Amino acid sequence: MPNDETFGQLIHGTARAWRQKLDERLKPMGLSQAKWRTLMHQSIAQDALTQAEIAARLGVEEPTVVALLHRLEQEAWITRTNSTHDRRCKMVLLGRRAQRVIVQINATADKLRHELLADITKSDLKTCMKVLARVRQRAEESDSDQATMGQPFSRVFVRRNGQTKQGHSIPRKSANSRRSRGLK
Amino acid sequence: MPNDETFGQLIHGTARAWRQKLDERLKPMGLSQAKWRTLMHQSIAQDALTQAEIAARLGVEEPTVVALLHRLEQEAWITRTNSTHDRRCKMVLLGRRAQRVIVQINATADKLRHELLADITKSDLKTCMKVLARVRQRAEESDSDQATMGQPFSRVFVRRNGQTKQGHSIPRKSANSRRSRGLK
DNA sequence: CAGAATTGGTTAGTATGCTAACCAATTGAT
DNA sequence: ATCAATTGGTTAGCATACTAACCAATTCTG
Repeated sequence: MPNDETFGQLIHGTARAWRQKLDERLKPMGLSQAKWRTLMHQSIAQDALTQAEIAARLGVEEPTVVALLHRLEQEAWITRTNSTHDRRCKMVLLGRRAQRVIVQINATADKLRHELLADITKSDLKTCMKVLARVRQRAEESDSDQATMGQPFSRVFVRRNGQTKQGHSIPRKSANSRRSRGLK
Repeated sequence: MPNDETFGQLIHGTARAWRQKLDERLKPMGLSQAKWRTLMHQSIAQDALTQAEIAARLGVEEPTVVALLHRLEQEAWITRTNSTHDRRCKMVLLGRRAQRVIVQINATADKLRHELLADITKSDLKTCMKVLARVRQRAEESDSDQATMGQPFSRVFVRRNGQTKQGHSIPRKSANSRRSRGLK
C-alpha cells in the first residue's frame, strides 16, 4: 500500500470516500450527494433560481444540471416553470416534499461532517481549508498562458457546424467551452 | 458566492478542479486521470498485475476497472493475458507504446502537482495531508458499529436470483457488496 | 473427495460529470 | 430596425464511478 501517496491521489480519494459515505447515509431518504447539494442551494436562496444559477452555485456545467433536475423533477422534489420575464429561463421551485424534509437532510450532512472532522483541531482544519482553497483557485486558473511552451502541434479549429448562426471564427481560447468557466 | 463553504464541498470542488486540470493536460496524449493512474500503478509494479490488484491499488471497484482496462486495451496501451497459474486471473501488461511514454506522462502529472502546490509551505502541506488522510480513514470506516444505535429494522436478505445455478442461499453479508471494501 | 464458500472477472443498469453542437430568445451595435 | 453576438436550455455521446447479479475457477471444510 503506497502511503507515499501524492497529494492529488489523496484529495481525490478523500473526496470520493466522503461522497460515498454521504450517499450511503442519504440513500434511505432517496437522495444522493448531488441531489442533496442541489436542494440545499435551492433552499438557501429565497427566490426561485434559474438552471444557470444552479449550475454556477453547484460548480458544474449546465448539461449536468439538466440531467440532475430531470431526475429531481421525476421524483417530485422540484418543479420547473417557465419564467414570465425571460422566456428562455426556467425557474426551479422546491416541491412540498422537499421543503418538508430539507431540514433533516441537511442535518444528516452536518452530522456526517462533524463525525468525519471529530478529532481534527480547529487550527489544523483551518490550515487544511486554506490550502485546499488555494489549490482549487490555482487549478481553476485559465492556464493557457505559459503552459504550452512547446509548439501547439495540430492546431485544428474544430469549427463544428460552421453555418448555423455565429461565425466569429478563431476562438483564441483554445478548445474551451464557450462559457469561461462560470465558477467564480 | 458562498465562501462559507463546508469542508465537504471544498474537498469535492478541489478534487474536481485538480482532476479537470490534469485531464486537460493529458488530453493531447490521449489520456485521462483514470487511465494515467492505471498505467502508473502498472509501471510501478515490476510484475504483471491482476485486475483485482489494480482495483485495490486504484481504490475503485472491479467493474470500474473492467471498463477502464477495456478502453486501455482498445487503445493499445495494455495487453491482457490469461494467467497460467490461475485460469480465473488475467494478467495485465503494459504495451510498448505505454512503456515509451510513461515517463513523460508521469512528468506531466508531477509538473502539475508542483504548479498547484507552488506557494504552499511544507508545513501547511503536511498538515493538510495529515488531515485529509485522517478524514479519509474515518470515512472508510465501516460505520455499522455504533451509527445505527437503534434496532436494525428491516433485516431483509435480498436473495436476488435464487434459482439459476448455484443456490448457496442466504448470503449472511446483508446487502453489502460481497467484497469487504478491499481498500486498505 | 464432495459440497460450500470465496475469488477473479464480467455484464447490465444507473448516476454523475464532461464536451460538442444545437435552438430559441434576448441583448447589443450600427 | 436589423443583424451579430450572447445567454438559457437541451440533446447526444462519452468517461468514470457505483451496485446487483452472474459464471467459472479455486480453495476450504467436513
